[in-house]
Amino acid sequence: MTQFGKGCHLHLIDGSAFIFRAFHALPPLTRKSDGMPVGAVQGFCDMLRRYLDHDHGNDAPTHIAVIFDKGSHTFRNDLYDQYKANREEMPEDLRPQIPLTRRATEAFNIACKEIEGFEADDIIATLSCQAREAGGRVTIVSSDKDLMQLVGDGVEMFDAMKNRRIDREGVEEKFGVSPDKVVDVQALAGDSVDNVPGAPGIGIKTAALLINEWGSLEELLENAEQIKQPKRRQTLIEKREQIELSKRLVQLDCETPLEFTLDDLEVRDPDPETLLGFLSEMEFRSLSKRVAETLGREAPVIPDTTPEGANPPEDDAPDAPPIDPEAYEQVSDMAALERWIEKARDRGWVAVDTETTGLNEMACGLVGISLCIEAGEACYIPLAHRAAATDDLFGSDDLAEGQIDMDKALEALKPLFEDPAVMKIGQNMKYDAKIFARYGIEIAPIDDTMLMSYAMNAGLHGHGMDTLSERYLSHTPIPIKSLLGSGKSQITFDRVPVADAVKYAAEDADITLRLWQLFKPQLHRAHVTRVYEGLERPLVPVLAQMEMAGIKVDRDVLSRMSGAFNQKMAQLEEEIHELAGESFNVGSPKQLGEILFDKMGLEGGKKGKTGAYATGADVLEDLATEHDLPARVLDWRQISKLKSTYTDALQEHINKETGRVHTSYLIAGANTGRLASTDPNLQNIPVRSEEGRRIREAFVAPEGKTLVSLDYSQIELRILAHMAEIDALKQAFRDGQDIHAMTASEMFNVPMDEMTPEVRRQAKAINFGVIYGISGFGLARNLRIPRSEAQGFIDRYFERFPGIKAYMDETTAFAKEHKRVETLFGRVIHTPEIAAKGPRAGFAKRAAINAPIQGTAADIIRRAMIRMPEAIESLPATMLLQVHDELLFEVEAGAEDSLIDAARKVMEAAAEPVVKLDVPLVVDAGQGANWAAAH
DNA sequence: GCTATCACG
DNA sequence: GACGTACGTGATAGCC
Repeated sequence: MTQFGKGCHLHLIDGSAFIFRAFHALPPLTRKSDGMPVGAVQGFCDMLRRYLDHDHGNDAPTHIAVIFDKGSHTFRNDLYDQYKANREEMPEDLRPQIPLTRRATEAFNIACKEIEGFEADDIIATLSCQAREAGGRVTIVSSDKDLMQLVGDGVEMFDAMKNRRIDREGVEEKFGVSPDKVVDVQALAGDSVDNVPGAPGIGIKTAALLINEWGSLEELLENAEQIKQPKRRQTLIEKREQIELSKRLVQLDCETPLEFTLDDLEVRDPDPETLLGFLSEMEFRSLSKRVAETLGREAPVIPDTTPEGANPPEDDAPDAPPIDPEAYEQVSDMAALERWIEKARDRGWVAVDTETTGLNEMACGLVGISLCIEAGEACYIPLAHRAAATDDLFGSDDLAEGQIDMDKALEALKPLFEDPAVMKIGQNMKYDAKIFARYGIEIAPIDDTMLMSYAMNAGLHGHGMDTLSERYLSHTPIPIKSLLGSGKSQITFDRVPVADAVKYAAEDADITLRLWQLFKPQLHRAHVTRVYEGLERPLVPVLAQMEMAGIKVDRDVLSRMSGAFNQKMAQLEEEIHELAGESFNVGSPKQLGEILFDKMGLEGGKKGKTGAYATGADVLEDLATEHDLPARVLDWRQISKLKSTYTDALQEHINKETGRVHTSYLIAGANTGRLASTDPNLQNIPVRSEEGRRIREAFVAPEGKTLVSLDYSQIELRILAHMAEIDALKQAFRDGQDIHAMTASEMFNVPMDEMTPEVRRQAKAINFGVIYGISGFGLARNLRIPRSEAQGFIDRYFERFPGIKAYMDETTAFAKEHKRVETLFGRVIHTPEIAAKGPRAGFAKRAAINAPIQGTAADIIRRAMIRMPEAIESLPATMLLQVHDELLFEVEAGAEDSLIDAARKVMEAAAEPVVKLDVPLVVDAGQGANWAAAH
């Protein structure tokens, strides 16, 4: 044992910097056997190995340690609550890897040090000071400029990336002052990364100039009055306090209380068994081979070897026992629950599923929770099952035996569900997250097998658990109907006998875990990791919040409208019956068809495949020019629709407790990446007709608040202009021109100032037609013109904008070759039907043309929504609804303009930085007491 | 449970 | 030469 002193050389590795560099520099990697993300761990180990093997010459370490941060709150947060406040959240795939890097360090037999509530930098500073005082030398392995103040008197830094030592000269090069003056410069210049304010308008260059002129920050501030430049003088005088605070923030603490000494850090050889054991547990094949070579050992055999670089097999299913519902455990006491929680913590992940009394997360009760950690080993924790009925039909209100008290169970589970180091895996996690939120648990981090499937398989099949289980695990889960029954005699889950519930519920968690282990490594290979992690998963908490917020709906407004509609319908019905000469059900297309075409003998009756006459709006509109009856039916239908679907149904959806309507968004509902809204659908509230639009008056802001709506202007056409690279369109958007008028002008050679509304209308129809995969027939029907004329328009359009034709051809060719198309953000939409013959081919082709455009627009608003909570954090505003290209907010009166500024900024910049669009994104805003006024 | 119809982007 | 079409959704009513 060597006493640390002269001749000793301490190397201090900045562990966090190593991890982040490893995480960001390397592609995501998951452990093959179970899907655990381990890319950063591998990178970390490799960097450690390379550092130890590196020939350090005269600078070889006699003592070494890896220093980590611990805890997010330090004394600097007490000095300044905004310190490091702009730090991005740690990526969710990185969190579970942090404890593994600690284990890796220990496996290399290197001292691994951290102290709760202290930054690694302060520990490094303290150790450096101690080592220097003892007469030894120090190498700090980091390129972090915050550590540069420590350089000098035997302390140097080493940039492992550039393989370069940083000494006094290196620091002076960077800061323009000697190391002991670095904090003074930093105090003035501030640091945007750590959110240190500094002096506004003064950067490193100016700061160095000032410090060198006055000798120190204190001298400078004392003599600030004498500064010649007025702006600079004013800043230094006015911001003095802020500058002094900044100095305290950047000054490292050499007095950190340590529970170890320098002697504890002496270099030790690794124990080959431990190190190789760890590496093979992580399944790092090439790394363990390399390390084994250095150690002169046999490389450990890692089962299920896939040669690196070779194509992995199609089937990734880890060897797992068959699914056996009899094998699941019922958790009936706290001791058993604690065991499961402990196991989940050890493992770093757990599949979770909740059972409830209904499907409405806002109004149902929690009945039980199932967990699964290893395939085949799952449990169910019954919490609110009712005791079996003894005599009556309605069952008992008493709780069944053998259940843990719900509050106690949730109290025990909360730390696990909120533990950043434990991944919570679910199928449709938004549902479970909303349930837990009602019980005060913010579940995170999460993975969602439904969303993984959606990212990889959109267009191929659905993403419900039953579909996925049958498709990927060849297993049909126990149908919920077998427990609940169906129809009138259907019971709620709390009435299901606990023993049956265990099998069903635990099986769901088991299946979810197995799907996760299968999907996780596939994401990267399918090149959709970024889509999943950036566009699907982060939307879960955002949508959960929006759905829970709901929107206030005025029942009286709806009720009055329903009454008025009722009267109007009765009146129309009477007129229709009179015109028909008999009484019939106006709402029955079959009966209506017979009246119109058989009894009245009108022309143009066409029977569809079911043998019934078509009576759609387009048919009736044609007939309406000659007869009153079809015109009245059209009126009747419009009102009937508004009443049944909106003014009546919406009232049923007003939540008793909140007085608001809470929709539910399907993240994986639409193939293109769009959301879908259900129960109720708030994405199709009428707006186009005057009468329909009045329904929006029932969507209101509460007293003292305002509804604010922001919507993207022409987003799909802008995306088309960018993707198809149409210069004329791009320029028109940049110039803020009327795009439909401009199209008309180009096509029909009409000068812009002579444009008629009719010509513009036709050009608009063509522009939209292009987005949908235009056809002569479709355009003809839409514009009600002969097909030949429509085809003429299209021909002229393609002649004028050959790029559009080229884009459409290229997209179809791509789809044919790859059986998929992609958005600008890498979202994949599969198009298996593209190879079909017959009419289906036409459908598939148009869908393939539309999907990248619609999907890119969907990606953009998703990005905006994901960034929105942080952007409006400081405002008294809530995001309530999304309607494809519109976001609706509720905001306290007075803050409307601040909200519009903040939200517009996020929306207009939502494509960046991944995609730089050639056209600007423009967002229009409106506000008012109700949705009609805000739109 | 399927089909027709119609509300939205 | 015929096929039969605008893209993406969800809710409701009628009907079998």
